[in-house]
Amino acid sequence: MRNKGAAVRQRIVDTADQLFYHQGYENTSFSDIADAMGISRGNFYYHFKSKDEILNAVINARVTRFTEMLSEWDKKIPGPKQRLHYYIDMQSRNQENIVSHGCPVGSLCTELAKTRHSTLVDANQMFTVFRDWLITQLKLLGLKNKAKLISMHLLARGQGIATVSNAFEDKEFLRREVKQLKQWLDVEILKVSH
Amino acid sequence: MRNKGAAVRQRIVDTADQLFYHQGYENTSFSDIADAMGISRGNFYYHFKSKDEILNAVINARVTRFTEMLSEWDKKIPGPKQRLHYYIDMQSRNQENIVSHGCPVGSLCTELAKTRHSTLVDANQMFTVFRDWLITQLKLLGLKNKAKLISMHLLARGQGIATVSNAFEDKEFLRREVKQLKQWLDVEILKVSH
DNA sequence: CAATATTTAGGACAGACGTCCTATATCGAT
DNA sequence: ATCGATATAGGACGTCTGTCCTAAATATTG
Repeated sequence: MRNKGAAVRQRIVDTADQLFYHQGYENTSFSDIADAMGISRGNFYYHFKSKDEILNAVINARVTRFTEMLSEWDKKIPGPKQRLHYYIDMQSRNQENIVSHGCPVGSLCTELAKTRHSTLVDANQMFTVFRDWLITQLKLLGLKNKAKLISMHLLARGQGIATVSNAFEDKEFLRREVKQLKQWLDVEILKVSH
Repeated sequence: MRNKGAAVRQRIVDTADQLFYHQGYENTSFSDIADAMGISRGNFYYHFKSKDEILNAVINARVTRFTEMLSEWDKKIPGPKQRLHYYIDMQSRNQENIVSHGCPVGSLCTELAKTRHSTLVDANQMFTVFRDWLITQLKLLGLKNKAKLISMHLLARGQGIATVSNAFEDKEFLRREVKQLKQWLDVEILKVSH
């Protein structure tokens, strides 16, 4: 019966993941998760000892998911420049969600910085996954010294786009900024070949 | 006795303002505010009918404060370019707070987008105050058509810097990005004079 | 000083929360 | 079919929340 338990555990994490994104961590109760799943509230503590443990599981699940996603990109997208463009375009592809709920990574870190400062270190690993992958792509393009700086810059630009387009519920702003950011990156890439 | 009541009301708003910034809105209770002020919890409802009303008062207080601050800048700083630099440098001046608690405007909007979607429209007026002021400064520099786009871009860049430097608790990143943003703006300004 | 209006303190209230407990149900293996 | 292990349901618990009420204190006015 181990399979059943693991499957339910996974469903809890998936449901919590989505609810944390849509409503925030503190504002999501066990009842919310239980109702969304159709299981009993009290039964949670068979799978998780505390709400903190669910948060940790959600963060780990996201880190795993992002890592696998980037690994897929490495396979299906031929060059580092195209991969970086595909990364920046992620915001366009998810524009509906971002305009409605912000960036799942950034908004969670922002919340935890206020309410659960001790778990912020775990949460920003979600950022680190993307940053390390960006550094790899940038180094492949010959941006040896600037790779780290540019990777952090790209994270920040993405966060700015998400926060403002979310606050103003402005999809057009998001698309405009995504386009501009890709152009900026192309210029940075061009600089290195001279 | 009207004065006494208004003074206490102001103290409530000021205390709530700071606590909402440090802990978030939902995570700040009446008890938190009361304890910080040394007044009775039940007494709040003489000054405010609900917690939502306090939130509204805090947002309005911030809008007023920002408006007055920008008006001061107009007086004491000679040219629009220097004013824009001073705006961008605001993040450096407040780096301790931003690294610890994020941007007061952006983090509140991010929270309300998840929990109080109806009040987001009020909250993003805090952004609008800065945006309109930025447009004015940019137009003074002759950036007629691009003024609105650049103002939004500056807001987003600021939000990105705040979110990432907060998530990583990284003051150096903040300073680096602030410097870079000022350089970018100078280039944009230069473009127009040719 | 007396009378009135304003302000405060403190607790009551119902509901929601995270946590925990226990009886029951469901499964795999014998 | 029986048994031990695994999983579930449902409710009890203490605490905290926003809200509301009322008696007391304080200030203002006549």
